[in-house]
Amino acid sequence: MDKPSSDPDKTLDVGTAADLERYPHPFVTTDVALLTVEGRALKALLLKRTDPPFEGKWALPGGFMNIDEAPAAAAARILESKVGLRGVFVEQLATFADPDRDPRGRVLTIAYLALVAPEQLNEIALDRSDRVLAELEVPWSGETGGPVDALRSSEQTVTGRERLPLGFDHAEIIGTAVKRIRGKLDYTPIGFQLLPERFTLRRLQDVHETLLGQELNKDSFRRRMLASGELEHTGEHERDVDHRPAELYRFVRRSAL
Amino acid sequence: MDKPSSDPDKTLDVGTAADLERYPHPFVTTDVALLTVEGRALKALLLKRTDPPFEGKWALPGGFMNIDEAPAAAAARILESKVGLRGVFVEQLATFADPDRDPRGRVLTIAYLALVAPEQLNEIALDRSDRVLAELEVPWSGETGGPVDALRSSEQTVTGRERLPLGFDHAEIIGTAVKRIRGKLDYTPIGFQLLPERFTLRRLQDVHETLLGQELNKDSFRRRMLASGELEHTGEHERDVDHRPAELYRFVRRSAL
DNA sequence: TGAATAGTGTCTATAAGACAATATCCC
DNA sequence: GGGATATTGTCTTATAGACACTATTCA
Repeated sequence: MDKPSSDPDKTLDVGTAADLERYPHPFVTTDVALLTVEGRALKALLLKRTDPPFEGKWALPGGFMNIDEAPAAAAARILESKVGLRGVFVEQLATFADPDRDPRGRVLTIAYLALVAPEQLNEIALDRSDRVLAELEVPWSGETGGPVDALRSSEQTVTGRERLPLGFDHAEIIGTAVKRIRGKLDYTPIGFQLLPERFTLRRLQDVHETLLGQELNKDSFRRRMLASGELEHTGEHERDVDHRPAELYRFVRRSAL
Repeated sequence: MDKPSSDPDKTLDVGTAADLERYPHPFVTTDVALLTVEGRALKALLLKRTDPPFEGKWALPGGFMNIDEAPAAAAARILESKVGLRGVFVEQLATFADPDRDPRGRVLTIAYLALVAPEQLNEIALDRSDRVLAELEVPWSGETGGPVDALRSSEQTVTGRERLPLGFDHAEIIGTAVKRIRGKLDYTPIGFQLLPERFTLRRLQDVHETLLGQELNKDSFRRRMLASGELEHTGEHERDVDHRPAELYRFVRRSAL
């Protein structure tokens, strides 16, 4: 018998590495949905594909996972080699493994969610033609879920903006990332991953509102944040604003849940 | 060049199926954390392994994903062939891919969370020596996370119960499942997946309390559930209880979030 | 001084917790 | 009737939303 039986009840009867090799098995990549919030826009970093498949389309930074590499390490490696970022927040999002998602064959991807403050992103080159910080258009509210659209950010927001075609199932992956971050926002101080070390309450609220896609009550947002024990006064204030400067806060680790 | 370069920047330069085959790639399995709540105990279905690796230890129902099969379909297939269950709630949990998690080689698993009412589980044979509905002991509170212990359920809960040794990283997978379901419980009517079609409010609260590992205020739980619009009166009441019988309710799909 | 936003204080509305009173079953 | 739990109603407390008022900066 050259090939193993496909009897479902037998699929675990594999005790040795030699047994394993008889099974055809998928290829595994890692894709990173790197999100940021800039002004009032939710954005994702996209790279232009220079090779098949989906040549010329836009895609998340990604690549094949090495055979001796943990997937989180692969995500960090890809983020550093393709984007030039390290030390940012990264967590596993979901695995996308539709049999037809890659025309080359069976390639599944372990998708990761990464968050970064726009200030940190400005340190990497964004003026290259093969790299774009795309604005996301989320066509659903709350945590409904579904694919999102990527638009080229532009100064003249009046006219219709260019829609960037996405390769693979990356529109769905980014949509899952948005859904995930919306869900975490309710019970986790995840917003500070999108901010510099010191920030104003107004900016924190902007981040929350942009991520959630809805306005929040200013008074209760302030009270809730200050009462959470997650924020720490710095005593410093913002500068060069044409109004009363707001105090800068810093996130602190909570002692207990 | 027989093997492809492992230069990270080159890992996406694979345009054809032939290119792909040059890369060593992991094997992919699916494991299903099938949870239920019985009485005041959170339980998971475990199977005794009859072959290496981890022969004799206990593990989640799982198996290799077929090359042309979506992972959710693999999870459903495994649930039916190994446990005899179909039509239960199943959702993707996370992918566990530590390079050393399987002594046979690089085998990653796409783990799924499945929920079922204990009544439905009673229809399958649980008196087999290679199958057990293990009680879970969660050594952390809230959504801290971490591995959990599996104990053999027994009538005499007074004495120390037998701890079931788990193979692979399945203690961690089950822990992730518990963490996930605790998180969902706050904003999703997930509890009804662990109940028969009709149930009393007391039983619903028991499910919530068992999953969360903490007691809940009865009054506000009732009010919250009834105000959520997720419950529907049936007009019927429970029978054969030695106290005033409670009304039976039914879950309804919410019209909007 | 005026525009703009920060920050404080207070009132009201809503939700959560506590608890008393009554209802309904089995024994 | 007694025991047990369901169900309803009311009171108290905590939190969220609304809004008025003061504070501080720059132009």
